[in-house]
Amino acid sequence: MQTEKAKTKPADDKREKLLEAALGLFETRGYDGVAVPEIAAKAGVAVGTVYRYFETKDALVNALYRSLKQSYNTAVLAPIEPGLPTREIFSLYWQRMTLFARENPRAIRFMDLHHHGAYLDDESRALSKTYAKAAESFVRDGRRRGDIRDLDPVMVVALMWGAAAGLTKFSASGSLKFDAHASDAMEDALWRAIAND
Amino acid sequence: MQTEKAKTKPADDKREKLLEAALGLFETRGYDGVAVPEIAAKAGVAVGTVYRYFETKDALVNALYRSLKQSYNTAVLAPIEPGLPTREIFSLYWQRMTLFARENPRAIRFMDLHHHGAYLDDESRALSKTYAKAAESFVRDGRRRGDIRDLDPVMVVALMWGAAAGLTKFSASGSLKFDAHASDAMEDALWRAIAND
DNA sequence: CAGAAATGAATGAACGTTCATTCATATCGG
DNA sequence: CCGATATGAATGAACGTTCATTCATTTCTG
Repeated sequence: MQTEKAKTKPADDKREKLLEAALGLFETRGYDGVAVPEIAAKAGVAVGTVYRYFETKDALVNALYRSLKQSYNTAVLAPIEPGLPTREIFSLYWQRMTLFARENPRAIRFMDLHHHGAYLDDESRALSKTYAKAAESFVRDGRRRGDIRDLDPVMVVALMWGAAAGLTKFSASGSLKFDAHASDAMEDALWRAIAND
Repeated sequence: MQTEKAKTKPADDKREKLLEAALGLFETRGYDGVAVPEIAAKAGVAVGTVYRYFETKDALVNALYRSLKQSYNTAVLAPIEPGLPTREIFSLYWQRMTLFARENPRAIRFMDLHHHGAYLDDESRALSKTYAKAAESFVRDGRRRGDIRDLDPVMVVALMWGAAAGLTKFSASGSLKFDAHASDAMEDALWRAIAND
């Protein structure tokens, strides 16, 4: 039904334009700080059109959250060649995280700001669980092999997400350049933080 | 005029009750997610009373932000005995941060959520600057002495605040116990992340 | 020209803010 | 001491505005 052919099918895809506009607004001001008519204006459509594509404002944020979290999960949790050493698996995960963060800083800020919103539905929340589970199993495996120190997996997730989100936010405020070099320097620091020896 | 004698002077200090109620509400739902009448209700006063103590809703958040950030700065940036080795200065700062975070988790979440709010005035923002300056000078000194690796001070701040805020948030969601042991484990990890050798 | 898509004025609920009114307490005159 | 008077903290109904949402109408499209 959706995205069947690429031939100017849905005119100019207002749904996509609405999600894009919503991201640009929600990312800095949050769900309650943005009015629906403003989203419509930024997307270049009338207010009523918003409700042709989304049942409610809640449905719109959830669709946006799901879309971004889905992309993020797909990018970061892509299959990893079996048998790789822990250090290289770590590097791969971190590279994927920061590549995504540098290409989609607004997505990172939006997710960081809305992770705990009461308007998120069960399906949106489920995507966060998927990510947490994957992260925890990486830490558990690394510990089993003796490569990672005796740390609570949740602490490692807190450290890594905090670092990536922090770099993204400080980069947005201009006090830091979040380039490949910064990413590598942080990878080095983070690995020292969690590695044995 | 205020706090002259301890004799039931300001009745039950409604200003304090309003700030306390506002913290409990803003901390999870953010500035735009909370209505003034709701704050009044939680504080046990009438709506109009809010405006006897604060000119606007904006003034209320700013007063709250200033009060919390002030407490935080005072606790963390207290004078440090001169001549202490970098490792011990680091430990002291981290201990102060996590002690404050564990005693005032709502303050941490509130600050983390409102740091970049457009409603914050210059005086509120100035308090963030004070903190950033202190953190940067610690990193610079440590680097000069050769104890800290060649890292952007902003990256160290991102790492440390991210870790403390992350622990606070995951602790609130029940997936982690933010006790003295967790704090010590994280201190160890963070020091490995930034230390030379 | 028929059906789908898009529009934006209209709607009622909820928002931040105001202010006429109340009333417990303080001050005073005798 | 006591009744009269003055005070200002506290109240909550009411105000204008803005919000999310609806829907009668117009504009596209095949």
